[in-house]
Amino acid sequence: MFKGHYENTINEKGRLSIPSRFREMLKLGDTDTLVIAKGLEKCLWAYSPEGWEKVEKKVSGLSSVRMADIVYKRHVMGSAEECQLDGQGRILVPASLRSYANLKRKCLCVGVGDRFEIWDREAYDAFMDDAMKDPASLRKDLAEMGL
Amino acid sequence: MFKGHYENTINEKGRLSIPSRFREMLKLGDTDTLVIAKGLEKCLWAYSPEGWEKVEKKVSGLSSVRMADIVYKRHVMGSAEECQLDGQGRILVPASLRSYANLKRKCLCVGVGDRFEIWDREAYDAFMDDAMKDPASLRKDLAEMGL
DNA sequence: ACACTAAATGGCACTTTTTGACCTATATAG
DNA sequence: CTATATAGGTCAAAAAGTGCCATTTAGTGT
Repeated sequence: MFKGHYENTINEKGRLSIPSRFREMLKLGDTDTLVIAKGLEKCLWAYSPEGWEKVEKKVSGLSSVRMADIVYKRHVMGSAEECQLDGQGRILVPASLRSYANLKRKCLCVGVGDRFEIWDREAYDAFMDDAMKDPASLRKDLAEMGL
Repeated sequence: MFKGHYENTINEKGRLSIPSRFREMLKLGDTDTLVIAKGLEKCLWAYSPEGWEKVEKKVSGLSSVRMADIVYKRHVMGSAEECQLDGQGRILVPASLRSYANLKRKCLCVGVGDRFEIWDREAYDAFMDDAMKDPASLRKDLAEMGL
Protein backbone atom coordinates (compact mmCIF):
# COMPACT_ATOMS: atom_id res chain seq x y z
CA MET A 1 0.00 0.00 0.00
CA PHE A 2 1.26 3.44 -0.87
CA LYS A 3 1.27 5.79 2.08
CA GLY A 4 2.93 8.98 3.23
CA HIS A 5 3.84 12.03 1.22
CA TYR A 6 7.11 13.25 -0.20
CA GLU A 7 8.09 16.52 -1.76
CA ASN A 8 10.30 16.15 -4.80
CA THR A 9 11.43 18.46 -7.55
CA ILE A 10 10.57 17.98 -11.21
CA ASN A 11 13.17 19.33 -13.64
CA GLU A 12 12.80 21.26 -16.91
CA LYS A 13 12.69 18.08 -18.93
CA GLY A 14 9.92 16.75 -16.76
CA ARG A 15 11.81 14.11 -14.87
CA LEU A 16 10.70 13.37 -11.35
CA SER A 17 12.29 11.16 -8.74
CA ILE A 18 9.88 8.60 -7.35
CA PRO A 19 10.17 8.45 -3.55
CA SER A 20 12.21 5.43 -2.57
CA ARG A 21 9.43 4.12 -0.35
CA PHE A 22 7.19 3.94 -3.39
CA ARG A 23 9.92 2.36 -5.45
CA GLU A 24 10.08 -0.42 -2.88
CA MET A 25 6.42 -1.12 -3.56
CA LEU A 26 7.23 -1.62 -7.20
CA LYS A 27 10.14 -3.87 -6.42
CA LEU A 28 7.77 -6.14 -4.51
CA GLY A 29 5.81 -6.60 -7.72
CA ASP A 30 9.15 -7.09 -9.51
CA THR A 31 8.68 -4.20 -11.91
CA ASP A 32 10.17 -0.81 -12.63
CA THR A 33 7.15 0.62 -14.37
CA LEU A 34 4.44 3.00 -13.24
CA VAL A 35 1.19 3.77 -15.00
CA ILE A 36 0.36 7.47 -14.78
CA ALA A 37 -3.03 8.91 -15.66
CA LYS A 38 -5.06 12.05 -15.12
CA GLY A 39 -6.86 12.21 -11.81
CA LEU A 40 -10.25 13.75 -11.24
CA GLU A 41 -8.73 16.82 -9.68
CA LYS A 42 -5.76 18.55 -11.26
CA CYS A 43 -3.38 15.84 -10.20
CA LEU A 44 -1.98 12.61 -11.60
CA TRP A 45 -2.66 9.09 -10.47
CA ALA A 46 0.22 6.65 -10.37
CA TYR A 47 -0.43 2.92 -10.25
CA SER A 48 1.76 -0.12 -10.16
CA PRO A 49 1.13 -2.32 -13.21
CA GLU A 50 -0.98 -4.72 -11.11
CA GLY A 51 -2.99 -1.89 -9.67
CA TRP A 52 -3.56 -0.50 -13.12
CA GLU A 53 -4.78 -3.83 -14.45
CA LYS A 54 -7.66 -3.70 -12.02
CA VAL A 55 -8.59 -0.29 -13.31
CA GLU A 56 -8.34 -1.50 -16.88
CA LYS A 57 -10.49 -4.50 -16.15
CA LYS A 58 -13.24 -2.29 -14.87
CA VAL A 59 -12.93 0.13 -17.75
CA SER A 60 -12.84 -2.49 -20.48
CA GLY A 61 -16.27 -3.68 -19.41
CA LEU A 62 -17.78 -0.32 -20.28
CA SER A 63 -19.79 0.46 -23.38
CA SER A 64 -17.96 2.04 -26.28
CA VAL A 65 -20.87 4.21 -27.33
CA ARG A 66 -22.66 5.22 -24.11
CA MET A 67 -21.76 8.78 -23.23
CA ALA A 68 -20.81 8.52 -19.55
CA ASP A 69 -18.75 5.42 -20.22
CA ILE A 70 -16.82 6.79 -23.13
CA VAL A 71 -16.11 10.06 -21.34
CA TYR A 72 -14.56 8.17 -18.48
CA LYS A 73 -12.60 5.95 -20.83
CA ARG A 74 -11.24 8.97 -22.61
CA HIS A 75 -10.28 10.72 -19.41
CA VAL A 76 -8.57 7.79 -17.74
CA MET A 77 -7.52 5.33 -20.45
CA GLY A 78 -6.93 8.22 -22.80
CA SER A 79 -4.41 9.75 -20.48
CA ALA A 80 -2.67 6.70 -19.08
CA GLU A 81 0.95 6.10 -19.93
CA GLU A 82 3.44 3.51 -18.86
CA CYS A 83 6.54 5.17 -17.48
CA GLN A 84 9.74 3.26 -16.84
CA LEU A 85 11.98 4.28 -13.99
CA ASP A 86 15.51 5.15 -15.07
CA GLY A 87 18.67 4.08 -13.29
CA GLN A 88 18.19 6.86 -10.73
CA GLY A 89 14.60 5.94 -9.94
CA ARG A 90 13.09 8.76 -11.96
CA ILE A 91 10.31 8.86 -14.52
CA LEU A 92 9.69 11.26 -17.34
CA VAL A 93 6.23 12.68 -16.77
CA PRO A 94 4.72 13.16 -20.25
CA ALA A 95 4.36 16.82 -21.19
CA SER A 96 0.60 16.75 -21.49
CA LEU A 97 0.16 15.24 -18.05
CA ARG A 98 2.67 17.70 -16.65
CA SER A 99 0.65 20.61 -17.89
CA TYR A 100 -2.66 19.05 -16.80
CA ALA A 101 -1.47 18.83 -13.21
CA ASN A 102 0.42 22.10 -13.49
CA LEU A 103 3.70 20.59 -12.37
CA LYS A 104 6.38 23.26 -12.31
CA ARG A 105 9.06 22.69 -9.65
CA LYS A 106 7.88 21.45 -6.29
CA CYS A 107 5.72 18.34 -6.50
CA LEU A 108 4.08 16.24 -3.86
CA CYS A 109 3.72 12.47 -4.09
CA VAL A 110 0.86 11.43 -1.83
CA GLY A 111 0.19 7.76 -1.11
CA VAL A 112 -3.50 6.86 -0.99
CA GLY A 113 -3.47 3.06 -0.80
CA ASP A 114 -3.63 1.33 -4.16
CA ARG A 115 -2.17 4.34 -5.94
CA PHE A 116 -0.29 7.52 -5.20
CA GLU A 117 -1.04 10.96 -6.50
CA ILE A 118 1.31 13.54 -7.96
CA TRP A 119 0.38 17.13 -7.19
CA ASP A 120 1.82 20.55 -7.66
CA ARG A 121 2.72 21.50 -4.13
CA GLU A 122 0.78 24.71 -3.96
CA ALA A 123 -2.22 23.23 -5.71
CA TYR A 124 -2.31 20.47 -3.12
CA ASP A 125 -2.13 22.87 -0.19
CA ALA A 126 -4.84 25.04 -1.67
CA PHE A 127 -7.06 22.07 -2.40
CA MET A 128 -6.75 20.54 1.04
CA ASP A 129 -7.16 23.83 2.86
CA ASP A 130 -10.37 24.30 0.97
CA ALA A 131 -11.60 20.75 1.48
CA MET A 132 -10.94 20.88 5.23
CA LYS A 133 -12.32 24.32 5.91
CA ASP A 134 -15.79 23.00 6.68
CA PRO A 135 -14.94 20.29 9.19
CA ALA A 136 -18.52 19.89 10.32
CA SER A 137 -19.84 18.75 6.97
CA LEU A 138 -16.77 16.61 6.38
CA ARG A 139 -17.41 14.89 9.69
CA LYS A 140 -20.99 14.33 8.69
CA ASP A 141 -20.08 12.75 5.34
CA LEU A 142 -17.51 10.52 6.94
CA ALA A 143 -19.88 9.46 9.69
CA GLU A 144 -22.34 8.33 7.05
CA MET A 145 -19.70 6.01 5.71
CA GLY A 146 -19.32 4.39 9.08
CA LEU A 147 -16.22 6.18 10.30
CA MET B 1 -4.51 -1.95 -25.45
CA PHE B 2 -4.24 1.55 -26.79
CA LYS B 3 -3.81 4.07 -24.03
CA GLY B 4 -2.49 7.57 -23.53
CA HIS B 5 -2.84 10.59 -25.74
CA TYR B 6 -0.43 12.31 -28.07
CA GLU B 7 -0.63 15.61 -29.88
CA ASN B 8 0.64 15.41 -33.43
CA THR B 9 0.44 17.70 -36.39
CA ILE B 10 -1.31 16.83 -39.62
CA ASN B 11 0.17 18.53 -42.65
CA GLU B 12 -1.51 20.18 -45.66
CA LYS B 13 -1.50 16.92 -47.55
CA GLY B 14 -3.25 15.16 -44.73
CA ARG B 15 -0.42 13.04 -43.47
CA LEU B 16 -0.32 12.32 -39.77
CA SER B 17 2.35 10.63 -37.69
CA ILE B 18 0.97 7.77 -35.63
CA PRO B 19 2.38 7.95 -32.10
CA SER B 20 5.18 5.44 -31.71
CA ARG B 21 3.47 3.79 -28.74
CA PHE B 22 0.54 2.99 -30.97
CA ARG B 23 2.80 1.78 -33.73
CA GLU B 24 4.23 -0.73 -31.27
CA MET B 25 0.74 -2.12 -30.80
CA LEU B 26 0.51 -2.70 -34.52
CA LYS B 27 3.90 -4.33 -34.61
CA LEU B 28 2.66 -6.85 -32.05
CA GLY B 29 -0.01 -7.87 -34.52
CA ASP B 30 2.68 -7.88 -37.23
CA THR B 31 0.98 -5.32 -39.43
CA ASP B 32 1.47 -1.77 -40.62
CA THR B 33 -2.15 -1.08 -41.41
CA LEU B 34 -4.83 0.86 -39.58
CA VAL B 35 -8.54 0.86 -40.25
CA ILE B 36 -9.95 4.36 -39.89
CA ALA B 37 -13.65 5.15 -39.71
CA LYS B 38 -15.95 7.93 -38.61
CA GLY B 39 -16.65 8.01 -34.88
CA LEU B 40 -19.93 8.92 -33.25
CA GLU B 41 -18.62 12.33 -32.29
CA LYS B 42 -16.66 14.46 -34.72
CA CYS B 43 -13.62 12.27 -34.46
CA LEU B 44 -12.15 9.26 -36.21
CA TRP B 45 -11.79 5.77 -34.85
CA ALA B 46 -8.60 3.90 -35.62
CA TYR B 47 -8.40 0.13 -35.21
CA SER B 48 -5.74 -2.45 -35.74
CA PRO B 49 -6.85 -5.01 -38.33
CA GLU B 50 -7.70 -7.52 -35.58
CA GLY B 51 -9.59 -4.93 -33.62
CA TRP B 52 -11.54 -4.00 -36.71
CA GLU B 53 -12.55 -7.58 -37.31
CA LYS B 54 -14.32 -7.60 -33.96
CA VAL B 55 -16.21 -4.48 -34.96
CA GLU B 56 -17.21 -6.11 -38.21
CA LYS B 57 -18.39 -9.16 -36.37
CA LYS B 58 -20.59 -7.11 -34.10
CA VAL B 59 -21.92 -5.03 -36.93
CA SER B 60 -22.78 -8.04 -39.02
CA GLY B 61 -25.06 -9.16 -36.21
CA LEU B 62 -27.11 -6.01 -36.50
CA SER B 63 -30.45 -5.84 -38.22
CA SER B 64 -30.42 -4.71 -41.83
CA VAL B 65 -33.76 -2.94 -41.56
CA ARG B 66 -33.94 -1.45 -38.08
CA MET B 67 -33.24 2.23 -38.36
CA ALA B 68 -30.60 2.68 -35.66
CA ASP B 69 -28.75 -0.41 -36.86
CA ILE B 70 -28.63 0.53 -40.49
CA VAL B 71 -27.69 4.10 -39.70
CA TYR B 72 -24.80 2.84 -37.60
CA LYS B 73 -23.71 0.47 -40.34
CA ARG B 74 -23.73 3.24 -42.92
CA HIS B 75 -21.90 5.61 -40.63
CA VAL B 76 -19.15 3.27 -39.50
CA MET B 77 -18.80 0.55 -42.14
CA GLY B 78 -19.55 3.03 -44.86
CA SER B 79 -16.70 5.28 -43.89
CA ALA B 80 -13.99 2.78 -43.01
CA GLU B 81 -10.73 2.80 -44.92
CA GLU B 82 -7.52 0.84 -44.59
CA CYS B 83 -4.49 3.08 -44.28
CA GLN B 84 -0.90 1.88 -44.56
CA LEU B 85 1.85 3.47 -42.53
CA ASP B 86 4.74 4.88 -44.57
CA GLY B 87 8.43 4.57 -43.73
CA GLN B 88 8.18 7.34 -41.13
CA GLY B 89 5.16 5.85 -39.41
CA ARG B 90 2.64 8.22 -40.97
CA ILE B 91 -0.71 7.63 -42.62
CA LEU B 92 -2.55 9.66 -45.19
CA VAL B 93 -5.93 10.44 -43.67
CA PRO B 94 -8.48 10.34 -46.51
CA ALA B 95 -9.82 13.79 -47.35
CA SER B 96 -13.43 12.95 -46.51
CA LEU B 97 -12.52 11.70 -43.05
CA ARG B 98 -10.25 14.67 -42.52
CA SER B 99 -13.05 17.08 -43.15
CA TYR B 100 -15.53 15.05 -41.09
CA ALA B 101 -13.32 15.32 -38.01
CA ASN B 102 -12.27 18.84 -38.89
CA LEU B 103 -8.58 18.02 -38.79
CA LYS B 104 -6.57 21.14 -39.53
CA ARG B 105 -3.21 21.29 -37.76
CA LYS B 106 -3.11 20.09 -34.20
CA CYS B 107 -4.58 16.62 -33.74
CA LEU B 108 -4.92 14.43 -30.70
CA CYS B 109 -4.61 10.65 -30.80
CA VAL B 110 -6.42 9.28 -27.76
CA GLY B 111 -6.12 5.61 -26.80
CA VAL B 112 -9.33 4.12 -25.45
CA GLY B 113 -8.51 0.43 -25.23
CA ASP B 114 -9.35 -1.53 -28.35
CA ARG B 115 -9.11 1.52 -30.57
CA PHE B 116 -7.71 5.03 -30.56
CA GLU B 117 -9.47 8.18 -31.62
CA ILE B 118 -8.19 11.02 -33.78
CA TRP B 119 -9.53 14.43 -32.81
CA ASP B 120 -8.97 18.01 -33.71
CA ARG B 121 -7.27 19.34 -30.61
CA GLU B 122 -9.67 22.13 -29.92
CA ALA B 123 -12.69 19.97 -30.63
CA TYR B 124 -11.46 17.44 -28.10
CA ASP B 125 -10.84 20.05 -25.43
CA ALA B 126 -14.27 21.54 -25.99
CA PHE B 127 -15.95 18.16 -25.87
CA MET B 128 -14.22 17.01 -22.72
CA ASP B 129 -14.59 20.34 -20.94
CA ASP B 130 -18.29 20.07 -21.53
CA ALA B 131 -18.49 16.41 -20.53
CA MET B 132 -16.50 16.95 -17.33
CA LYS B 133 -18.10 20.19 -16.23
CA ASP B 134 -20.33 18.43 -13.72
CA PRO B 135 -17.71 16.67 -11.61
CA ALA B 136 -20.17 15.84 -8.84
CA SER B 137 -22.34 13.63 -11.01
CA LEU B 138 -19.30 12.10 -12.66
CA ARG B 139 -17.95 11.16 -9.26
CA LYS B 140 -21.28 9.63 -8.39
CA ASP B 141 -21.33 7.52 -11.57
CA LEU B 142 -17.81 6.38 -10.98
CA ALA B 143 -18.46 5.51 -7.36
CA GLU B 144 -21.33 3.32 -8.55
CA MET B 145 -18.91 1.49 -10.79
CA GLY B 146 -16.84 0.66 -7.76
CA LEU B 147 -14.08 3.13 -8.49
C1' DA C 1 28.14 15.97 16.35
C1' DC C 2 30.40 12.92 13.03
C1' DA C 3 31.01 9.74 9.50
C1' DC C 4 28.72 6.90 6.34
C1' DT C 5 25.11 5.48 3.23
C1' DA C 6 21.29 6.22 0.38
C1' DA C 7 18.35 9.33 -2.18
C1' DA C 8 17.55 13.19 -5.10
C1' DT C 9 18.95 16.36 -8.57
C1' DG C 10 21.60 18.50 -12.34
C1' DG C 11 24.16 18.12 -16.52
C1' DC C 12 25.70 16.11 -20.69
C1' DA C 13 25.67 13.07 -24.64
C1' DC C 14 23.12 10.08 -27.42
C1' DT C 15 18.93 8.02 -29.53
C1' DT C 16 14.37 8.07 -31.20
C1' DT C 17 10.39 10.44 -32.84
C1' DT C 18 8.19 13.99 -35.24
C1' DT C 19 7.83 17.14 -38.87
C1' DG C 20 8.83 19.89 -42.89
C1' DA C 21 10.70 19.70 -47.46
C1' DC C 22 11.52 18.01 -51.85
C1' DC C 23 10.91 14.91 -55.53
C1' DT C 24 8.54 11.28 -58.41
C1' DA C 25 4.56 8.57 -60.00
C1' DT C 26 -0.19 8.28 -61.10
C1' DA C 27 -4.48 9.93 -62.20
C1' DT C 28 -7.87 13.64 -64.01
C1' DA C 29 -9.52 17.36 -66.78
C1' DG C 30 -9.18 20.35 -70.46
C1' DC D 1 -1.20 15.28 -75.20
C1' DT D 2 -0.28 18.58 -71.71
C1' DA D 3 -1.18 20.87 -67.36
C1' DT D 4 -2.67 20.25 -62.69
C1' DA D 5 -3.69 17.97 -58.54
C1' DT D 6 -3.16 14.15 -55.40
C1' DA D 7 -0.68 10.24 -53.51
C1' DG D 8 3.34 8.35 -51.89
C1' DG D 9 8.56 7.81 -51.08
C1' DT D 10 12.73 9.50 -49.00
C1' DC D 11 15.90 12.78 -46.72
C1' DA D 12 17.21 15.77 -43.09
C1' DA D 13 16.43 19.22 -39.44
C1' DA D 14 14.23 19.93 -35.10
C1' DA D 15 12.27 18.40 -30.98
C1' DA D 16 11.54 15.20 -27.43
C1' DG D 17 12.96 11.23 -24.74
C1' DT D 18 16.58 8.28 -22.44
C1' DG D 19 20.85 6.65 -20.15
C1' DC D 20 24.66 7.59 -17.51
C1' DC D 21 27.84 10.08 -14.46
C1' DA D 22 28.74 13.38 -10.87
C1' DT D 23 27.37 16.38 -7.34
C1' DT D 24 24.43 17.75 -3.76
C1' DT D 25 21.20 16.81 -0.17
C1' DA D 26 19.01 14.09 3.24
C1' DG D 27 18.81 10.20 6.32
C1' DT D 28 20.91 6.72 9.56
C1' DG D 29 23.58 4.83 13.11
C1' DT D 30 27.51 5.39 16.25
